[in-house]
Amino acid sequence: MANNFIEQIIEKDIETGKVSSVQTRFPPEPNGYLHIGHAKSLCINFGIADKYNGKCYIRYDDTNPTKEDEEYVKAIEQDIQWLGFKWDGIRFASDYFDMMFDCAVELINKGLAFVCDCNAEEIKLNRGSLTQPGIESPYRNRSIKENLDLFMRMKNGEFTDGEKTLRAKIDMSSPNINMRDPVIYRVLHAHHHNTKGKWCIYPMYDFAHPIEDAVEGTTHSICTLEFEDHRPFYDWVIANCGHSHHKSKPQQIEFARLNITNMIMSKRFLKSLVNSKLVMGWDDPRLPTLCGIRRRGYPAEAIKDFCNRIGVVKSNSEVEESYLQSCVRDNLNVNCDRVMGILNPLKVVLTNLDEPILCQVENNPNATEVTTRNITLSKQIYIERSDFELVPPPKYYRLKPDGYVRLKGAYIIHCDSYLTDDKGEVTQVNCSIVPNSMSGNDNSGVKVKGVIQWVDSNNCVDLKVRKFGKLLIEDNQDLTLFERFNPASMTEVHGVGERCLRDAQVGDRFQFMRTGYFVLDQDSDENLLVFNEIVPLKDSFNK
RNA sequence: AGGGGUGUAGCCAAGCGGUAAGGCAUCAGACUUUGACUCUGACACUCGUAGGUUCAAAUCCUGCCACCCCUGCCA
Repeated sequence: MANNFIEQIIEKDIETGKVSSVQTRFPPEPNGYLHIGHAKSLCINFGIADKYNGKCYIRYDDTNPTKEDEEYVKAIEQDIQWLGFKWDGIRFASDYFDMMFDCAVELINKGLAFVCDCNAEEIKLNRGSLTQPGIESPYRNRSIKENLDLFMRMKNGEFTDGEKTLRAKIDMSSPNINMRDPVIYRVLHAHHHNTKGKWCIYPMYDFAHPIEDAVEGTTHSICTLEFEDHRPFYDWVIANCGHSHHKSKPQQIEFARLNITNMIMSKRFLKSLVNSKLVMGWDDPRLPTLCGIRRRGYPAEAIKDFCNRIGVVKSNSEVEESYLQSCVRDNLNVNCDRVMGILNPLKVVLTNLDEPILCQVENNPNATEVTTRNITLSKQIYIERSDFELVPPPKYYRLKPDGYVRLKGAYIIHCDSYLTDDKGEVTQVNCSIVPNSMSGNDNSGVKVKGVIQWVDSNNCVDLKVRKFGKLLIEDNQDLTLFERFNPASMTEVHGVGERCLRDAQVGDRFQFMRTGYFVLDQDSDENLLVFNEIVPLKDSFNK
């Protein structure tokens, strides 16, 4: 059963025998890091290959050497691997440069391409406008022989960058500007990450892409909406050259790219943040890059779940961030062990507890197999500062003067007194344990509504916890994205956690009970564990 | 009269001539030793809009409106 309009097209193509097997490709330009928008494309392309027993290649669209780099090639593969997609092969557009050159020669020989001496400005001028047709290049009617000679000399490095181009000869009065004799090859004396110094002319995307698809056997070439206007030229290239190399007659299908509120996918913007050191790198947990999201602690499975749940359509939309977070929580809820962590500690002294005792708590009540661990409770513990209020709001179930609360997995305690500093800030709460109220063995007769987390001060580890807010400041809409960067988008607090956290590995995720989900960051060392907040728990009280 | 797309709830989205799925968010309530999770209920008499065709229209036709994309030797 088809899940979306692309799958409907594919199923029809299979049914009618238009294709016998399905092949897709994921075609990034290696000029930056992948972000969550790419995850959607990855899910569509690899998802289709998987569903219809077809193939999916990674293909780097590396036709512009001035922007591309090996660094990105490696990073892209890592990210795809992290998401768990298995590719059937890796290709580079640059692997086909020889063949593309032949295709261009073929077009010249058919009278369908010509070498143009116009510079960029002249081409732009003669292209016409949205409402006015363009003017034909004065070089449009050169002889095939002259074109062949000139193109060869372009290849041989006889011209400087921009001096000449090869253009398709189509229709300067087409209402579709992409058909107004588009440039298909340009002179570019640049080092290429793959072909090194071999070429000084490079094909344009619009010319290269359909050839790549056809020679690889791609049946369905899936891209984003802004390429809809390019489709006629895509079809033109496939119809007019390279037939002896074609393995398929691919069709281009466009879908709407992913937008998420408060997430900026713009490569230029991300690059500027990284280069300016305003963020920690491409993998900063605030960024929508896949490596950033990974460091933030979002599970790969949750990302894929999200992509599958938002659907694939042709209408532009913006998904609320809460949808993504909901997918992340769904995953973490069943997969994360619970642990107690205190982000803003308040000292509590249990006046009637002299010897430490052992408490047993569940690691994850929602796991398929529930396991437990032992933790100690001794005279001095920490609780969350917000779990004690001198003047509690209505329906406050937590600790208050002369009030009761249960320590998770341990005793009910009663607040007997508290100490404050000169500013009236509470510095210590003195409590007594209610006898016979131990968790699971309570015959004290005391009923409490509130249960709070706690950490034994004699058996804990120090934590540095990062929380993340909006990357951009909301007002000042007239400023550039870069200028709107919110320096408060990352905040740090120092807290304490259960000692077992000492055994965690970088990337391990936990639920800090009643607080949120957290992941151990690579910046941790023996003395200090650094955690990133993945997503907070929902809170129907403090909302 | 430039061309190409798209309009279904606060957000995403099914629907393909037979009388508006589902999810997120929100709001109630139940359960709860996480104010989490889970569960239950509420949430579009109407599909951008105005006409038309039809026994029957979100689905077909026509006009209008709104939004997005296109004038790189970027992808």
